[in-house]
Amino acid sequence: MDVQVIRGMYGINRIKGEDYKLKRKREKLKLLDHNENEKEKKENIVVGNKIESRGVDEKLLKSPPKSMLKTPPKSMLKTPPKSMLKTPKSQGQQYPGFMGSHDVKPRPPPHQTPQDKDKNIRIKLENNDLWQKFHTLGTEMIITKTGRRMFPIFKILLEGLDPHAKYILLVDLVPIDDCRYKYHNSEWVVTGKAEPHMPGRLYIHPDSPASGAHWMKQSVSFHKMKLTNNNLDQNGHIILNSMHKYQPRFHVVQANDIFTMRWNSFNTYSFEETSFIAVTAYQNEQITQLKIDNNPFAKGFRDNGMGRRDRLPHFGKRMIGLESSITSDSEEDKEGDKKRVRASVSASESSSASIETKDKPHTDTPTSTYKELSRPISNSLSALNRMRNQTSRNPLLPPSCQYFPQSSSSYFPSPDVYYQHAAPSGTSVNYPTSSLPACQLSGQSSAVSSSISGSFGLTTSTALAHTTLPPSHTSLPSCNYMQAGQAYSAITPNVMGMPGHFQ
Amino acid sequence: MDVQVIRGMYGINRIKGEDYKLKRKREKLKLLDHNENEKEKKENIVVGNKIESRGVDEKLLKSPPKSMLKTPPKSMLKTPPKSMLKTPKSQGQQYPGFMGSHDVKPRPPPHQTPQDKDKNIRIKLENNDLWQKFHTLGTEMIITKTGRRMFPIFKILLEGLDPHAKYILLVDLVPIDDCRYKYHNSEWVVTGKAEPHMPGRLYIHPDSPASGAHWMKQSVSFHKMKLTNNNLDQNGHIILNSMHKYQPRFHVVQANDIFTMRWNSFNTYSFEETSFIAVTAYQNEQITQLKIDNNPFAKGFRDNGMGRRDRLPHFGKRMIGLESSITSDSEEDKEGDKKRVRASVSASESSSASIETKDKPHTDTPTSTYKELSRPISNSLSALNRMRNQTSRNPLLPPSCQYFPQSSSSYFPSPDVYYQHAAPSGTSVNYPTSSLPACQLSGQSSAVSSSISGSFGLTTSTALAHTTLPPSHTSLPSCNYMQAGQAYSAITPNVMGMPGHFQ
DNA sequence: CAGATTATCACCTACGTGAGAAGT
DNA sequence: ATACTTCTCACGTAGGTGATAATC
Repeated sequence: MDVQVIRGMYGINRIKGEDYKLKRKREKLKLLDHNENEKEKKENIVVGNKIESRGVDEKLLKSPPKSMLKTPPKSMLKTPPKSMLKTPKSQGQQYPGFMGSHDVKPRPPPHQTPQDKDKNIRIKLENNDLWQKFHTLGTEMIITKTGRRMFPIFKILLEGLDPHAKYILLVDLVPIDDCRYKYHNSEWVVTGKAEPHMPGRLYIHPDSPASGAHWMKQSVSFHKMKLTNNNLDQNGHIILNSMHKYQPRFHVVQANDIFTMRWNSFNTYSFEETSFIAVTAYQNEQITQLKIDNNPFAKGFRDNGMGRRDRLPHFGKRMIGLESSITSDSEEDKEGDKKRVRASVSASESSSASIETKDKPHTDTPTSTYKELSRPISNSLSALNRMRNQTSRNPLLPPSCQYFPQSSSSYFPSPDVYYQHAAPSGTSVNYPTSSLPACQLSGQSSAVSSSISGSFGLTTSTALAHTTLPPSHTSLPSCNYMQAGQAYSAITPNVMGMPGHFQ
Repeated sequence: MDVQVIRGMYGINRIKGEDYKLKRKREKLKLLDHNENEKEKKENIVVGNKIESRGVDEKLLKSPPKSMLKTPPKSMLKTPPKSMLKTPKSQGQQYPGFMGSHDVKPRPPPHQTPQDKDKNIRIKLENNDLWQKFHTLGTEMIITKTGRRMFPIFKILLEGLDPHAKYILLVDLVPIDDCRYKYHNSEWVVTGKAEPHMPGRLYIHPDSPASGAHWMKQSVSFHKMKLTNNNLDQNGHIILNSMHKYQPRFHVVQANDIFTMRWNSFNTYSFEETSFIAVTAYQNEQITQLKIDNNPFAKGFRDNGMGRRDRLPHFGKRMIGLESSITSDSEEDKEGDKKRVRASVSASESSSASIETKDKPHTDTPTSTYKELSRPISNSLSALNRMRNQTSRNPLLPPSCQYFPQSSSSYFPSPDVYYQHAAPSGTSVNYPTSSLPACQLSGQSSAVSSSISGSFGLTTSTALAHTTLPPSHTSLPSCNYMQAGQAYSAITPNVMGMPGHFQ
């Protein structure tokens, strides 16, 4: 029946503009009041290798995938947020006592294993409520040849670092399974075995290395990271395959610079709600709408309430000559169409600042603009092995890929450490590095130098506050602490960022 | 007679818009063909403590000040550039063999003194031809409460660094004399003694510390530095007094980080043509026009040839209620006024890249856009004493200030080192630090950490090429090598950039 | 044909710039 | 009235965003 209504999204070329727009508009009305429920926040806190998930309904996290994706979008979007919240909390700050408070006593992590690299580190996904919204629908991330940023932005709150020690913070993306997907009849289905994963580049936060005090001062934002589908990318962006699922991982390494960084001292974490499918065009319209509603750069696509006529139609200029007049003549259409809103746009929010790079907005939903600079570090590194992930990790995407268990041995040649909070680093966990492509460092564009933040030896006011936490539930991790063990091998410079490669 | 035509510039409030515009337009026609003479470049190269000035007419540098500022602008602008050029050179690159060439043998600097901190360092002001144009007219720099960038941009080419050592690069601004000026009858005249100079902040290049290879890879741009007249500035901008003259100084310090930076190992240079008067509004219209013609951000004020009507008049919204309708109604004025030029704007130039911060254009005249990131470093440092400058240093601004010699003792408590290429660092050069305000570190906005560029140990292709140079002329220095001696005292952190000071 | 990718566009954010009006 | 200083604005640059049409 409605199987034919929108066959994937590629009906675009046939189901033309207006129909599609109306459809999205209808759905948007439903989405809107959902988006208003912004203030109730879940909190997922990690202490050492422990995972603390607060306010998330356990059942929801474990079971919903298939059913949620199959149910018509509208019916399901109205309920989950409220019901998911066990602890309303209603604190002004997401994580009270986390940033800048002095008076909360440290509490020893409830579960320590000798393998922990740094058991005192506690992290939190800053904007996890927004991530959760996307995750519920099945997050998609656009990848382009020139590189596209992620949205929502990957932002981490850190605690428990040594304020005076220096750390390097990085993110990489690992395949979730070994399947290729397609979006069929409004759901993601497996279509085959995955393409080979390109050498997994690392995105090193531009401030790295910086002191623990620096990293804990405010959340650490990775908004400048870009994803590309260009296997030959020379800009240091992270290379992904379209229609494949990925999981961002966050690494904390205490090191004074890249060369002294020891791969076996990685503290690695991941958040389920940040998993996504890489796409070259959005498939799920609800995802599109969620992006439009929350990404400030996409404001131009929001219906601002009323009276505002839609944005001009435009015509790709690829038509080879005839009728190109439409493009060049369409200028007079824009009369007083500008500056309609202006005032009400970017005010009101000035709470959580984030460590990174002045420049661009990098705001998720309600996030303040703040000031900071960043530096380039596209550079050489290497030979990092990916770790194996268990199947069906993302509870909200169907674990329908059958390829992983059988065929993944060459990609995931080692015992699972995923969902395992501390892998015995000195024991049997072993990641042969020979057959794996070297991991390249991913930095922005053309920089050559690494960036090292001086620690200044300042005792900042951000004094390692620890709040008391509920006992951990290893069964419902939103954040996973992963131990790299010997997964990462020698450091070998690669050609990325060498002089002359970029201009 | 024409004394009254434009009394300074503050006739603006009386000699209203149109008259002023017409006047500027007339002058612009004269200025235009002057601006076309872009390709003939002078070269000022510094080797160790030696200054090499090529292609600059000696007389012109020594004498012109008063007379040039008094002559009507038009008559003088057409001649100087051509006549100043002794060595047309006409090389594609400003400094052949400087960037990225391997085959030029190092030549020992012709004059070495034991006091040299690093006699191998050679620097060059990249865009000195543009600076010279401004300097000829008497450069003005706008300062505002929120901070304003400099234009032209201070850009330095470096040579002779140890590729593997780390260096910190900084800029500060020192008062040229102890006078306050005003612009009267189209010339700058002294009106009194200078205001006290605020604690002289340092602008540390965001890439600092970085390897010598990094700094030599391309020119080092300080375009992000901002000037302010707000004595209470909390953003780390450099604080200046309006209507006072300043001289930028460039410092190279070999150090792994800010704390190991030794103040007595500064290699300090300055270029006469970069001196300027700080103003809150432009006084000399020729300066205004030169800025408009060369600063890409001011393109909106250029006459693009023909047919284009002037930009809309606008009305400051400070009027307290009545008639504010003009502002909000003026939207329909803008019809098809957009995207007139579009294509011809930013193409064509892709020669000299510059080390700094992707983000914004930071192009002077013909400079390529390039890619690089930067990082924030507003931070603490301090207790740096300014060095004394000789009077009447800027040959193109009248040395009419009488205050300097008598009253400057507290500001310039030490023997001159300016115009002196190497001060005897271990000898009698002594800069008492007690009575002087601490020098604060100037960084962009809110950052807390210092930034350290890893050296990577890479031997880059920028292999310290030295070209053969004519013998130095200490009598006509465009660049001055300054030895700090013991001018810089202990490093004491200040409050700038401490957590909580900025949000 | 259907699926997937790409180039181009209008429209944003962010911010640098001098003009002009208003404040001091 | 004069000599500045400050605020707001139109108009640039640079670049992120999804829509769309064309292409692969």
